[in-house]
Amino acid sequence: MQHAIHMPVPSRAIAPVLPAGMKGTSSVERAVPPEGAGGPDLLLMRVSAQRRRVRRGEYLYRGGADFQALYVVRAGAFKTVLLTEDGREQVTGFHMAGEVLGLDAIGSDVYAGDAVALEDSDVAEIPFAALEERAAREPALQRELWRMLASEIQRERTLMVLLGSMRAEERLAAFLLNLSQRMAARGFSANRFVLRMTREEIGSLLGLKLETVSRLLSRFQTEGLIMVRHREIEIKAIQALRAVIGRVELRRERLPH
Amino acid sequence: MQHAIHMPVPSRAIAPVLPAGMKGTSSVERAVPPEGAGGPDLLLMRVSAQRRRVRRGEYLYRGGADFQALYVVRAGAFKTVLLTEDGREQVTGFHMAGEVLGLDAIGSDVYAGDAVALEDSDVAEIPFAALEERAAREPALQRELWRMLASEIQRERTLMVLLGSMRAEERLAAFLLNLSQRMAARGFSANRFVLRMTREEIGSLLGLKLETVSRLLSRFQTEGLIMVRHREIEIKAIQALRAVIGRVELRRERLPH
DNA sequence: CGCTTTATTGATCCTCATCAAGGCGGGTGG
DNA sequence: CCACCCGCCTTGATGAGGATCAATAAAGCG
Repeated sequence: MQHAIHMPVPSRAIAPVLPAGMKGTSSVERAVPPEGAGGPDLLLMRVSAQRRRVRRGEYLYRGGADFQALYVVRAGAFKTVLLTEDGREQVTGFHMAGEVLGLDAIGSDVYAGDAVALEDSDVAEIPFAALEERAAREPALQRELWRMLASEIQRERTLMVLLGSMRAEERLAAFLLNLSQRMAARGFSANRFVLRMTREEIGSLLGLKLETVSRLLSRFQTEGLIMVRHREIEIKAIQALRAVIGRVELRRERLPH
Repeated sequence: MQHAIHMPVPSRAIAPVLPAGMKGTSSVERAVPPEGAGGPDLLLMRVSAQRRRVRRGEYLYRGGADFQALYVVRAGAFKTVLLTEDGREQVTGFHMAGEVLGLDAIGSDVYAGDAVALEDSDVAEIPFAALEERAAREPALQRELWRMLASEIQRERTLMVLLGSMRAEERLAAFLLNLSQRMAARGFSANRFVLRMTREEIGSLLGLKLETVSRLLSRFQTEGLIMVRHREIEIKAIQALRAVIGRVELRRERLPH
């Protein structure tokens, strides 16, 4: 195969559009991941990347639009949303500073869904044509791209199992732990962080209603697992939180028996 | 990117293993898709393919095993199962005659989960190394491979939305309609077919318990949507079955108060 | 044929959705 | 600057949709 994703045909630009009922705010003063924090950005950034600002509520890209670029979130946060024919919509992920967006176009020539900024954000736009060209000459970049693709698919599968086999409290615990782990991977605190999304958006990701999310957060707090005030979360007892779930990670290797 | 999936390193063969409590049977007399029926097999088959028989309950491949080959189901049926750390297991799909197996290794060098024969089956094994080599010279094959990959990802996403936003009756209706459509695409009847899997396996795919699946099938029958006798299904009112999906949203506008 | 697996159906329980009523906070306009 | 408004969150009450438990029936398999 020549390319892992698709040969992008440069055509129309994707204009950010404000969805009805949402207004952008002004200041962008989000924390930026510390230097040297892990992540794919280092390799990716070596390809010419253009900076782009997306304000709260604006689309970074829309489902069905030509796949032209990957994006590294430099500051802020996004959600990706899948749209169905019958008007159903489902959040498929949240993407924080340091993470990559656009991989949902894998295997297609268009983005699978919308990417919407949860707050005023800042991304590096990496034209895929250039990336692909460069990757052809640099095995390390090639491998990195491939690794990212794999983990995106892995992420979706984990979500599938979560939705298919976990109870509400397990889902939320898994969500919090996942967020914590990702924050840590980006150099932020694993124990204290701010939710960038609403309860409803969390619910959409987890297949729950917003009231259920709210109630469970309250319950986790009274049980001493977390502290929650509005969108600020502090994890107080990570082991207990883990114990809420019967682990969710997908098994990579199997025991011979 | 050089290959869309991974450079397979020919190493250990994947031995079929009988899971505890299941025993293989003998006869293979499944229907074979009629000549000329749609499907990727035609292109794929041009690569040297070896025939392999897998008996009911046996593994075609196991999760974590080296990705070495794709498989086209020639006769019979399979389920693919994802396994988690804590022993949770979830069916991720059913695969009938004419369909391709092994694509779950996308983005990785190992299969994501187990592929288990639901009945005595027959597959064409297509070593990926050879396939990849040939695809490099044949753009048509290249495109076909890519298309298959894309639809596999699409399939998983659809399942995600189903699990995240549909109610039990909608899930089952969607499942039956999907099966019907796939049977038709393979040249079988869209209205009458045989379920190759248990109620429990259907439930696992849909995030439901087996009793719920059974009850809903019974209800669909009394409502005249289908006829069901054991594993034989006849769809009696496909439009009504389609209408089951999304019934909830309509209900919303019903009661002004 | 006997045994095991699978399916149906009923009764009951419980999780989570739904409906409803404030409360908090941030942003905005007077 | 204050009052108001609107989006977001919390919390309660209620009930429905599925899960669970249980008993039986029917098939499939050896």
